Amino acid sequence: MVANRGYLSTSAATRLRLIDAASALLDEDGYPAFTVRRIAARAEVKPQLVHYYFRSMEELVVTVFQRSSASYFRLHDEALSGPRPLHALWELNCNMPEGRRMLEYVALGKIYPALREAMRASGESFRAIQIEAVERVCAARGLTDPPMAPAALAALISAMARSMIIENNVAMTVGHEQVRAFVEATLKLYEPD
Amino acid sequence: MVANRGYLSTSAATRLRLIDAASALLDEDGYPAFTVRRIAARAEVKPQLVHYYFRSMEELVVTVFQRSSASYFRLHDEALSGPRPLHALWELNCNMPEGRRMLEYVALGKIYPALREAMRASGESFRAIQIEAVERVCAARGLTDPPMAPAALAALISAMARSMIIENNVAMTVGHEQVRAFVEATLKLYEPD
DNA sequence: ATGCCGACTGTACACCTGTCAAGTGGAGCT
DNA sequence: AGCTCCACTTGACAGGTGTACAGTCGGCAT
Repeated sequence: MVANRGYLSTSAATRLRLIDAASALLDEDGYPAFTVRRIAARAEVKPQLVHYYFRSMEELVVTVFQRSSASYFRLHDEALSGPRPLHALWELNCNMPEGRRMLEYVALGKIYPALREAMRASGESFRAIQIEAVERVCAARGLTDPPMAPAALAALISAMARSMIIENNVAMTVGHEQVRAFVEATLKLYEPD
Repeated sequence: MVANRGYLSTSAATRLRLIDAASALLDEDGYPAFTVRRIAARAEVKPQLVHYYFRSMEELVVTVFQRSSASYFRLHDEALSGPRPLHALWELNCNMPEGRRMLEYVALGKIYPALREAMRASGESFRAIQIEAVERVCAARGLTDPPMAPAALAALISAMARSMIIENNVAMTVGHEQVRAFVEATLKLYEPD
Protein backbone atom coordinates (compact mmCIF):
# COMPACT_ATOMS: atom_id res chain seq x y z
CA MET A 1 0.00 0.00 0.00
CA VAL A 2 1.12 3.52 -0.64
CA ALA A 3 2.51 5.24 2.40
CA ASN A 4 0.39 8.03 3.81
CA ARG A 5 2.63 10.93 4.43
CA GLY A 6 0.45 12.37 7.19
CA TYR A 7 2.17 13.57 10.33
CA LEU A 8 -0.92 12.45 12.19
CA SER A 9 -2.66 9.12 11.69
CA THR A 10 -4.25 9.37 8.29
CA SER A 11 -6.57 6.71 6.89
CA ALA A 12 -9.21 5.74 9.32
CA ALA A 13 -12.81 6.17 8.45
CA THR A 14 -13.23 5.67 12.16
CA ARG A 15 -11.70 9.05 12.80
CA LEU A 16 -14.27 10.58 10.54
CA ARG A 17 -17.06 8.66 12.21
CA LEU A 18 -16.00 10.17 15.51
CA ILE A 19 -15.98 13.68 14.15
CA ASP A 20 -19.36 13.14 12.54
CA ALA A 21 -20.78 11.73 15.74
CA ALA A 22 -19.51 14.64 17.80
CA SER A 23 -20.97 17.16 15.36
CA ALA A 24 -24.32 15.44 15.30
CA LEU A 25 -24.49 15.25 19.08
CA LEU A 26 -23.64 18.92 19.37
CA ASP A 27 -26.52 19.72 17.04
CA GLU A 28 -29.00 17.44 18.70
CA ASP A 29 -28.25 17.63 22.39
CA GLY A 30 -25.80 20.50 22.74
CA TYR A 31 -22.55 20.78 24.62
CA PRO A 32 -23.52 18.53 27.55
CA ALA A 33 -23.51 15.63 25.09
CA PHE A 34 -19.90 16.26 24.20
CA THR A 35 -18.42 13.39 26.23
CA VAL A 36 -16.10 10.53 25.34
CA ARG A 37 -18.64 7.82 25.89
CA ARG A 38 -21.61 9.43 24.20
CA ILE A 39 -19.58 10.29 21.14
CA ALA A 40 -18.16 6.79 20.91
CA ALA A 41 -21.60 5.25 21.32
CA ARG A 42 -23.00 7.49 18.58
CA ALA A 43 -20.14 6.41 16.29
CA GLU A 44 -20.73 2.77 17.29
CA VAL A 45 -17.17 2.41 18.48
CA LYS A 46 -15.40 1.66 21.76
CA PRO A 47 -14.83 4.75 23.88
CA GLN A 48 -11.08 4.24 24.00
CA LEU A 49 -10.84 4.86 20.29
CA VAL A 50 -11.55 8.50 20.93
CA HIS A 51 -8.20 8.74 22.64
CA TYR A 52 -6.57 6.61 20.02
CA TYR A 53 -7.36 9.19 17.37
CA PHE A 54 -7.30 12.31 19.49
CA ARG A 55 -4.88 13.15 22.23
CA SER A 56 -7.65 14.64 24.29
CA MET A 57 -11.18 15.97 24.16
CA GLU A 58 -9.72 19.37 23.56
CA GLU A 59 -8.04 18.18 20.37
CA LEU A 60 -11.32 16.60 19.28
CA VAL A 61 -13.41 19.66 19.93
CA VAL A 62 -10.98 21.85 18.03
CA THR A 63 -11.04 19.43 15.11
CA VAL A 64 -14.82 19.38 15.07
CA PHE A 65 -14.92 23.15 15.24
CA GLN A 66 -12.47 23.52 12.38
CA ARG A 67 -14.67 21.36 10.22
CA SER A 68 -17.77 23.38 11.12
CA SER A 69 -15.83 26.46 10.37
CA ALA A 70 -14.67 25.18 7.00
CA SER A 71 -18.17 24.14 6.01
CA TYR A 72 -19.47 27.52 7.06
CA PHE A 73 -16.70 29.11 5.03
CA ARG A 74 -17.98 27.51 1.84
CA LEU A 75 -21.55 28.68 2.42
CA HIS A 76 -20.25 32.07 3.39
CA ASP A 77 -18.16 32.37 0.27
CA GLU A 78 -21.06 31.27 -1.88
CA ALA A 79 -23.39 33.79 -0.26
CA LEU A 80 -20.98 36.67 -0.74
CA SER A 81 -20.38 35.77 -4.39
CA GLY A 82 -23.97 36.12 -5.50
CA PRO A 83 -25.90 39.26 -6.35
CA ARG A 84 -27.09 40.89 -3.10
CA PRO A 85 -24.30 39.42 -0.96
CA LEU A 86 -25.48 41.18 2.19
CA HIS A 87 -29.00 39.84 1.96
CA ALA A 88 -27.56 36.38 1.37
CA LEU A 89 -25.25 36.72 4.38
CA TRP A 90 -28.16 37.69 6.58
CA GLU A 91 -30.26 34.74 5.42
CA LEU A 92 -27.33 32.43 5.99
CA ASN A 93 -26.68 33.66 9.52
CA CYS A 94 -30.33 33.36 10.46
CA ASN A 95 -31.01 29.92 9.11
CA MET A 96 -27.93 27.77 9.13
CA PRO A 97 -27.38 25.02 11.69
CA GLU A 98 -23.81 26.28 12.04
CA GLY A 99 -25.28 29.29 13.80
CA ARG A 100 -26.99 27.16 16.40
CA ARG A 101 -23.84 25.11 16.86
CA MET A 102 -21.86 28.27 17.64
CA LEU A 103 -23.65 28.60 20.95
CA GLU A 104 -22.42 25.18 21.96
CA TYR A 105 -18.89 26.09 21.01
CA VAL A 106 -19.14 29.19 23.17
CA ALA A 107 -20.09 26.99 26.10
CA LEU A 108 -17.32 24.48 25.39
CA GLY A 109 -14.89 27.36 25.04
CA LYS A 110 -15.22 27.90 28.78
CA ILE A 111 -13.64 24.51 29.26
CA TYR A 112 -11.14 24.24 26.40
CA PRO A 113 -8.80 27.21 25.91
CA ALA A 114 -7.60 25.93 22.56
CA LEU A 115 -11.16 26.11 21.30
CA ARG A 116 -11.45 29.73 22.41
CA GLU A 117 -8.33 30.55 20.45
CA ALA A 118 -9.63 28.75 17.36
CA MET A 119 -12.90 30.64 17.63
CA ARG A 120 -11.15 33.95 17.95
CA ALA A 121 -9.03 33.31 14.89
CA SER A 122 -11.88 32.09 12.72
CA GLY A 123 -14.25 34.77 13.98
CA GLU A 124 -11.84 37.53 13.14
CA SER A 125 -11.15 36.25 9.68
CA PHE A 126 -14.84 35.88 8.90
CA ARG A 127 -15.46 39.40 10.07
CA ALA A 128 -12.62 40.71 7.93
CA ILE A 129 -14.09 39.01 4.88
CA GLN A 130 -17.50 40.45 5.63
CA ILE A 131 -16.12 43.95 6.05
CA GLU A 132 -14.51 43.70 2.64
CA ALA A 133 -17.78 42.48 1.20
CA VAL A 134 -19.64 45.45 2.63
CA GLU A 135 -17.03 47.81 1.23
CA ARG A 136 -17.32 46.18 -2.18
CA VAL A 137 -21.09 46.62 -2.13
CA CYS A 138 -20.72 50.27 -1.15
CA ALA A 139 -18.23 50.86 -3.93
CA ALA A 140 -20.28 49.02 -6.53
CA ARG A 141 -23.47 50.92 -5.72
CA GLY A 142 -21.73 54.24 -5.33
CA LEU A 143 -22.68 54.53 -1.66
CA THR A 144 -20.20 57.14 -0.46
CA ASP A 145 -21.91 57.96 2.81
CA PRO A 146 -23.35 54.69 4.18
CA PRO A 147 -25.58 54.68 7.30
CA MET A 148 -22.86 53.04 9.34
CA ALA A 149 -19.25 51.87 9.17
CA PRO A 150 -18.72 48.61 7.25
CA ALA A 151 -17.44 46.90 10.38
CA ALA A 152 -20.56 47.98 12.24
CA LEU A 153 -22.83 46.51 9.59
CA ALA A 154 -20.92 43.24 9.57
CA ALA A 155 -21.09 43.02 13.34
CA LEU A 156 -24.74 43.99 13.32
CA ILE A 157 -25.70 41.20 10.95
CA SER A 158 -23.89 38.62 13.07
CA ALA A 159 -25.15 40.00 16.34
CA MET A 160 -28.81 40.22 15.40
CA ALA A 161 -28.85 36.73 13.93
CA ARG A 162 -26.98 35.26 16.88
CA SER A 163 -29.23 36.96 19.38
CA MET A 164 -32.35 35.66 17.74
CA ILE A 165 -30.89 32.16 17.88
CA ILE A 166 -30.14 32.55 21.58
CA GLU A 167 -33.60 33.84 22.32
CA ASN A 168 -35.26 31.11 20.28
CA ASN A 169 -33.34 28.73 22.47
CA VAL A 170 -35.39 29.84 25.45
CA ALA A 171 -38.53 30.29 23.38
CA MET A 172 -38.41 34.09 23.37
CA THR A 173 -39.72 35.65 20.19
CA VAL A 174 -40.89 39.14 21.14
CA GLY A 175 -39.63 41.66 18.64
CA HIS A 176 -38.03 39.19 16.25
CA GLU A 177 -40.34 40.12 13.44
CA GLN A 178 -39.52 43.80 13.88
CA VAL A 179 -35.81 43.02 14.01
CA ARG A 180 -36.04 41.17 10.72
CA ALA A 181 -37.95 44.05 9.19
CA PHE A 182 -35.37 46.56 10.41
CA VAL A 183 -32.38 44.58 9.19
CA GLU A 184 -33.96 43.99 5.81
CA ALA A 185 -34.82 47.67 5.48
CA THR A 186 -31.25 48.56 6.32
CA LEU A 187 -29.86 46.09 3.84
CA LYS A 188 -32.14 47.54 1.19
CA LEU A 189 -30.24 50.81 1.57
CA TYR A 190 -27.12 48.95 0.48
CA GLU A 191 -28.76 46.62 -1.98
CA PRO A 192 -31.98 48.01 -3.47
CA ASP A 193 -33.05 45.95 -6.46
CA MET B 1 -38.70 34.69 68.69
CA VAL B 2 -41.36 35.72 66.27
CA ALA B 3 -42.52 32.98 63.96
CA ASN B 4 -41.48 33.33 60.33
CA ARG B 5 -44.50 32.76 58.23
CA GLY B 6 -42.51 31.59 55.20
CA TYR B 7 -43.85 28.70 53.19
CA LEU B 8 -40.25 27.74 52.50
CA SER B 9 -37.52 27.61 55.11
CA THR B 10 -36.92 31.20 56.02
CA SER B 11 -34.20 32.28 58.45
CA ALA B 12 -30.89 30.85 57.52
CA ALA B 13 -28.08 33.15 56.61
CA THR B 14 -26.60 29.93 55.30
CA ARG B 15 -29.10 29.85 52.52
CA LEU B 16 -28.01 33.31 51.51
CA ARG B 17 -24.37 32.33 51.74
CA LEU B 18 -25.04 29.54 49.26
CA ILE B 19 -26.79 31.83 46.82
CA ASP B 20 -23.99 34.37 47.14
CA ALA B 21 -21.37 31.70 46.60
CA ALA B 22 -23.10 30.36 43.52
CA SER B 23 -23.42 33.85 42.03
CA ALA B 24 -19.80 34.66 42.69
CA LEU B 25 -18.60 31.39 41.16
CA LEU B 26 -20.74 31.99 38.10
CA ASP B 27 -19.09 35.38 37.70
CA GLU B 28 -15.58 34.18 38.29
CA ASP B 29 -15.37 30.76 36.71
CA GLY B 30 -18.56 30.44 34.71
CA TYR B 31 -21.08 27.63 34.47
CA PRO B 32 -18.62 24.76 34.90
CA ALA B 33 -18.11 25.94 38.47
CA PHE B 34 -21.78 25.49 39.24
CA THR B 35 -21.47 22.25 41.21
CA VAL B 36 -22.62 21.21 44.66
CA ARG B 37 -19.15 20.84 46.10
CA ARG B 38 -17.59 23.97 44.70
CA ILE B 39 -20.52 26.11 45.80
CA ALA B 40 -20.45 24.64 49.29
CA ALA B 41 -16.69 25.14 49.54
CA ARG B 42 -17.05 28.76 48.44
CA ALA B 43 -19.71 29.28 51.10
CA GLU B 44 -17.52 27.47 53.67
CA VAL B 45 -20.23 24.97 54.37
CA LYS B 46 -20.66 21.21 54.08
CA PRO B 47 -21.88 20.11 50.64
CA GLN B 48 -24.92 18.40 52.08
CA LEU B 49 -26.34 21.75 53.10
CA VAL B 50 -26.96 22.59 49.48
CA HIS B 51 -29.58 19.88 49.38
CA TYR B 52 -30.85 20.84 52.77
CA TYR B 53 -31.82 24.26 51.49
CA PHE B 54 -32.58 23.41 47.90
CA ARG B 55 -34.35 20.37 46.60
CA SER B 56 -31.96 20.12 43.70
CA MET B 57 -29.38 22.03 41.71
CA GLU B 58 -32.16 23.07 39.41
CA GLU B 59 -33.99 24.80 42.25
CA LEU B 60 -30.76 26.51 43.26
CA VAL B 61 -29.95 27.75 39.80
CA VAL B 62 -33.42 29.14 39.36
CA THR B 63 -33.18 30.90 42.73
CA VAL B 64 -29.82 32.39 41.83
CA PHE B 65 -31.17 33.50 38.50
CA GLN B 66 -34.21 35.13 40.05
CA ARG B 67 -31.96 37.16 42.30
CA SER B 68 -29.77 38.24 39.38
CA SER B 69 -32.89 39.12 37.55
CA ALA B 70 -34.27 41.17 40.43
CA SER B 71 -31.01 43.03 40.88
CA TYR B 72 -30.92 43.74 37.19
CA PHE B 73 -34.50 44.93 37.43
CA ARG B 74 -33.54 47.64 39.89
CA LEU B 75 -30.70 48.93 37.73
CA HIS B 76 -32.92 48.68 34.73
CA ASP B 77 -35.66 50.65 36.36
CA GLU B 78 -33.23 53.29 37.53
CA ALA B 79 -31.71 53.62 34.07
CA LEU B 80 -35.10 54.03 32.41
CA SER B 81 -36.20 56.64 34.95
CA GLY B 82 -33.41 59.10 34.23
CA PRO B 83 -33.14 61.62 31.43
CA ARG B 84 -31.92 59.82 28.28
CA PRO B 85 -33.26 56.43 29.31
CA LEU B 86 -32.11 54.75 26.11
CA HIS B 87 -28.52 55.85 26.47
CA ALA B 88 -28.60 54.68 30.08
CA LEU B 89 -30.04 51.31 29.03
CA TRP B 90 -27.28 50.86 26.49
CA GLU B 91 -24.57 51.69 29.01
CA LEU B 92 -26.13 49.32 31.48
CA ASN B 93 -26.29 46.43 29.02
CA CYS B 94 -22.71 46.93 27.94
CA ASN B 95 -21.08 47.22 31.33
CA MET B 96 -22.96 45.28 33.93
CA PRO B 97 -21.74 41.99 35.28
CA GLU B 98 -25.32 40.74 34.96
CA GLY B 99 -24.74 40.76 31.24
CA ARG B 100 -21.74 38.50 31.48
CA ARG B 101 -23.61 36.21 33.83
CA MET B 102 -26.41 35.82 31.29
CA LEU B 103 -24.12 33.75 29.07
CA GLU B 104 -23.60 31.29 31.88
CA TYR B 105 -27.33 31.03 32.41
CA VAL B 106 -27.76 30.28 28.73
CA ALA B 107 -25.31 27.40 29.10
CA LEU B 108 -26.97 26.12 32.27
CA GLY B 109 -30.33 26.40 30.56
CA LYS B 110 -29.30 23.48 28.37
CA ILE B 111 -29.25 21.36 31.50
CA TYR B 112 -32.08 22.77 33.61
CA PRO B 113 -35.43 23.22 31.85
CA ALA B 114 -36.86 25.24 34.73
CA LEU B 115 -34.08 27.78 34.22
CA ARG B 116 -34.97 28.10 30.55
CA GLU B 117 -38.54 28.84 31.50
CA ALA B 118 -37.48 31.43 34.07
CA MET B 119 -35.25 33.09 31.50
CA ARG B 120 -38.03 33.21 28.97
CA ALA B 121 -40.43 34.81 31.39
CA SER B 122 -37.97 37.40 32.67
CA GLY B 123 -36.60 38.11 29.21
CA GLU B 124 -40.02 38.79 27.82
CA SER B 125 -41.01 41.09 30.62
CA PHE B 126 -37.79 43.08 30.34
CA ARG B 127 -38.32 43.45 26.66
CA ALA B 128 -41.89 44.62 27.19
CA ILE B 129 -40.70 47.26 29.63
CA GLN B 130 -38.05 48.43 27.20
CA ILE B 131 -40.53 48.68 24.35
CA GLU B 132 -42.71 50.90 26.49
CA ALA B 133 -39.70 53.02 27.35
CA VAL B 134 -38.84 53.49 23.69
CA GLU B 135 -42.42 54.44 22.95
CA ARG B 136 -42.40 56.96 25.77
CA VAL B 137 -39.23 58.53 24.44
CA CYS B 138 -40.71 58.74 20.96
CA ALA B 139 -43.85 60.37 22.31
CA ALA B 140 -41.96 62.80 24.52
CA ARG B 141 -39.67 63.95 21.75
CA GLY B 142 -42.38 64.04 19.15
CA LEU B 143 -40.75 61.37 17.03
CA THR B 144 -43.65 60.25 14.88
CA ASP B 145 -41.63 58.34 12.31
CA PRO B 146 -38.75 56.62 14.13
CA PRO B 147 -36.00 54.81 12.20
CA MET B 148 -37.26 51.45 13.39
CA ALA B 149 -40.05 49.83 15.38
CA PRO B 150 -39.74 50.20 19.16
CA ALA B 151 -39.40 46.44 19.59
CA ALA B 152 -36.59 46.41 17.04
CA LEU B 153 -34.67 49.09 18.91
CA ALA B 154 -35.09 47.29 22.22
CA ALA B 155 -33.91 44.03 20.70
CA LEU B 156 -31.06 45.79 18.94
CA ILE B 157 -29.72 47.28 22.16
CA SER B 158 -29.79 43.91 23.89
CA ALA B 159 -28.39 42.03 20.94
CA MET B 160 -25.46 44.33 20.25
CA ALA B 161 -24.43 44.46 23.89
CA ARG B 162 -24.78 40.72 24.31
CA SER B 163 -22.82 39.99 21.18
CA MET B 164 -19.97 42.20 22.24
CA ILE B 165 -19.86 40.36 25.54
CA ILE B 166 -19.75 37.01 23.77
CA GLU B 167 -16.99 38.15 21.46
CA ASN B 168 -14.98 39.65 24.30
CA ASN B 169 -15.19 36.23 25.86
CA VAL B 170 -13.06 34.84 23.07
CA ALA B 171 -10.96 37.99 22.82
CA MET B 172 -12.56 39.19 19.59
CA THR B 173 -12.83 42.94 19.32
CA VAL B 174 -12.88 43.73 15.59
CA GLY B 175 -15.62 46.23 14.85
CA HIS B 176 -16.68 46.85 18.44
CA GLU B 177 -15.71 50.48 18.31
CA GLN B 178 -17.75 51.00 15.16
CA VAL B 179 -20.68 49.18 16.70
CA ARG B 180 -20.61 51.49 19.69
CA ALA B 181 -20.42 54.49 17.40
CA PHE B 182 -23.37 53.26 15.36
CA VAL B 183 -25.56 52.50 18.35
CA GLU B 184 -24.78 55.83 19.94
CA ALA B 185 -25.52 57.66 16.71
CA THR B 186 -28.83 55.84 16.47
CA LEU B 187 -29.72 56.64 20.05
CA LYS B 188 -28.93 60.26 19.39
CA LEU B 189 -31.79 60.29 16.90
CA TYR B 190 -34.10 59.41 19.76
CA GLU B 191 -32.37 61.41 22.43
CA PRO B 192 -30.41 64.37 21.10
CA ASP B 193 -29.39 66.67 23.90
C1' DA C 1 -37.66 17.26 82.59
C1' DT C 2 -39.27 16.17 78.56
C1' DG C 3 -40.11 16.30 74.08
C1' DC C 4 -40.02 18.78 69.81
C1' DC C 5 -37.91 20.93 65.94
C1' DG C 6 -34.84 22.95 62.95
C1' DA C 7 -30.00 23.33 61.57
C1' DC C 8 -26.48 20.64 60.52
C1' DT C 9 -23.18 16.21 60.06
C1' DG C 10 -21.63 11.45 58.64
C1' DT C 11 -21.73 8.17 55.52
C1' DA C 12 -22.88 6.36 51.40
C1' DC C 13 -24.84 5.47 46.86
C1' DA C 14 -24.65 4.77 41.71
C1' DC C 15 -23.10 6.81 37.98
C1' DC C 16 -20.30 9.59 34.96
C1' DT C 17 -15.98 12.09 33.68
C1' DG C 18 -11.27 12.06 30.97
C1' DT C 19 -7.25 9.42 30.54
C1' DC C 20 -3.81 5.72 30.37
C1' DA C 21 -1.03 1.21 29.85
C1' DA C 22 -0.78 -3.15 28.15
C1' DG C 23 -2.27 -6.66 25.14
C1' DT C 24 -4.36 -8.85 20.72
C1' DG C 25 -4.77 -10.05 15.99
C1' DG C 26 -4.06 -9.69 11.38
C1' DA C 27 -1.97 -7.77 7.17
C1' DG C 28 2.47 -6.62 4.80
C1' DC C 29 7.25 -6.63 4.05
C1' DT C 30 11.96 -8.77 4.19
C1' DA D 1 9.67 -17.51 9.25
C1' DG D 2 10.16 -13.79 11.55
C1' DC D 3 9.37 -8.90 12.28
C1' DT D 4 7.01 -4.76 12.25
C1' DC D 5 3.29 -1.95 12.14
C1' DC D 6 -1.29 -0.47 12.99
C1' DA D 7 -6.18 -0.55 14.25
C1' DC D 8 -8.36 -1.92 17.90
C1' DT D 9 -9.71 -4.21 22.69
C1' DT D 10 -9.32 -5.14 27.64
C1' DG D 11 -9.24 -3.43 31.92
C1' DA D 12 -8.50 -0.05 35.02
C1' DC D 13 -7.47 4.40 37.25
C1' DA D 14 -8.56 8.61 40.28
C1' DG D 15 -11.61 11.86 40.57
C1' DG D 16 -15.86 14.17 39.88
C1' DT D 17 -21.24 14.44 39.63
C1' DG D 18 -26.02 14.91 42.04
C1' DT D 19 -28.66 12.90 45.57
C1' DA D 20 -30.42 10.33 49.68
C1' DC D 21 -31.10 9.15 54.55
C1' DA D 22 -30.29 8.33 59.25
C1' DG D 23 -28.18 10.51 63.03
C1' DT D 24 -26.66 14.54 66.28
C1' DC D 25 -26.84 18.72 68.74
C1' DG D 26 -28.73 22.81 70.94
C1' DG D 27 -32.27 25.94 72.03
C1' DC D 28 -37.24 26.40 72.87
C1' DA D 29 -41.99 25.57 74.80
C1' DT D 30 -44.70 22.80 77.53
